[in-house]
Amino acid sequence: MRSALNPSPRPTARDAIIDAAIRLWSRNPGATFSEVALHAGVGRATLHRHFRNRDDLLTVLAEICIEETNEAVATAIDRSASASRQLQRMFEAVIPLGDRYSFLYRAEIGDEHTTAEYRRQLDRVGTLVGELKAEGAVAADVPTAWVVAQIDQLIWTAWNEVASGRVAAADAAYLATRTLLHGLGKEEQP
Amino acid sequence: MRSALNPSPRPTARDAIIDAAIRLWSRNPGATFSEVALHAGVGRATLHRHFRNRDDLLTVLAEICIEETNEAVATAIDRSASASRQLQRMFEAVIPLGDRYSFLYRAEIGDEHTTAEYRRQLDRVGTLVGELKAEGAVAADVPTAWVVAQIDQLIWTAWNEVASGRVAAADAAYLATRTLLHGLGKEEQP
DNA sequence: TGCAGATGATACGAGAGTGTCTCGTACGAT
DNA sequence: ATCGTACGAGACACTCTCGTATCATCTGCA
Repeated sequence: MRSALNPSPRPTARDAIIDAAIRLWSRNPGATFSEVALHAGVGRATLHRHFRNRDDLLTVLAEICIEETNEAVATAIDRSASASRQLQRMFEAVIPLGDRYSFLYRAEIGDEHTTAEYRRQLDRVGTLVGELKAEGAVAADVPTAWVVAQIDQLIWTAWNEVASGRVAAADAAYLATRTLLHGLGKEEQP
Repeated sequence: MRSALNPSPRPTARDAIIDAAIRLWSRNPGATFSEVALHAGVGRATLHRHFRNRDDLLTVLAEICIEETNEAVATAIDRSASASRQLQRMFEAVIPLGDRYSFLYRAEIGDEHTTAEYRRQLDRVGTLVGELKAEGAVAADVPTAWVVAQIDQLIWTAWNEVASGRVAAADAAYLATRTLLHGLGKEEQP
């Protein structure tokens, strides 16, 4: 369970808590602090030693999520590719993360820094949308806010459909891209 | 506050409660039973006289929502029109209801009858998707579940974008229909 | 006038969740 | 061996919410 060598300052309990919280809250967003401690194999007091509040823990999880998402996107994106290609790669990278972070979608994060970071993510998506428009992949007359909202929704919807088994995982990113760029109308030869 | 003539069996308190609950929970889904009573201008005891539980009240609201949605759709839909035209009219009818019932989207309704009714609504959407496919407005190779999920999401996303002022109310239904059927790619002459 | 039903105000107890504190223990470094 | 740190376990008080019970009041109606 534990790696012997760990360069980071505090290795064990904190990580176990974070892991348990993600697992547990993914299934039951209302789960108690005590339950989190239980699933982490940790005393409730210890949990409070690491995270003052439920909000505190939630905020840390949100930050981890944002960071992990940023990394996934950065790895997947190839700046030399077309914007629409980048879009699909972004979907491919991010949709699977829904499994871990779906509960954050409904959580209300009060922390300023976190919401600011989230806003920056959306801004970056907005930039991508701008490139899509410049490239002619997205019509210029559609409000950018609408496109961004669609991309955001598509990520969660795609993950949700995959998670419930109604859509194959391999198809999800393609369907999302297609839905956004071409809609679901009858395909003319692409 | 109270209208003198009221044909329905129980006119005043119950309606005030329902109204207050919708208003309040739309803004704050975690609002307390006491707060609902307060905003309804009603004693907390009275609230309990009309609705045993929070769940009880929530279930009633969900049923009202479903009923209201069904009515709106039934009024808007014109069976002689094309399926894609019906789709847009459905969007037009349902998106504004988001204002009142957005909180239900995140609520967990346990009641069997209500969830069954909700499922029937989704089934009806599924039927519409079938017609869209038959009509050639939607490609046959796209999973119906995916299309239904998209329609469901589009309703909430559209309402949300309108509510936050990022998209004009008049454009919402059009954008939703266009997004679903044609995507947001550059328009070929329609 | 007098009755019945609905209501408001209030109090009460139960239960859940939370935050804090203490105590004894295990482990590693010095 | 000793010290410091992190830990588990448990106790405790506090708050919040809920569901119920009680009682006085108000209203409409006979």
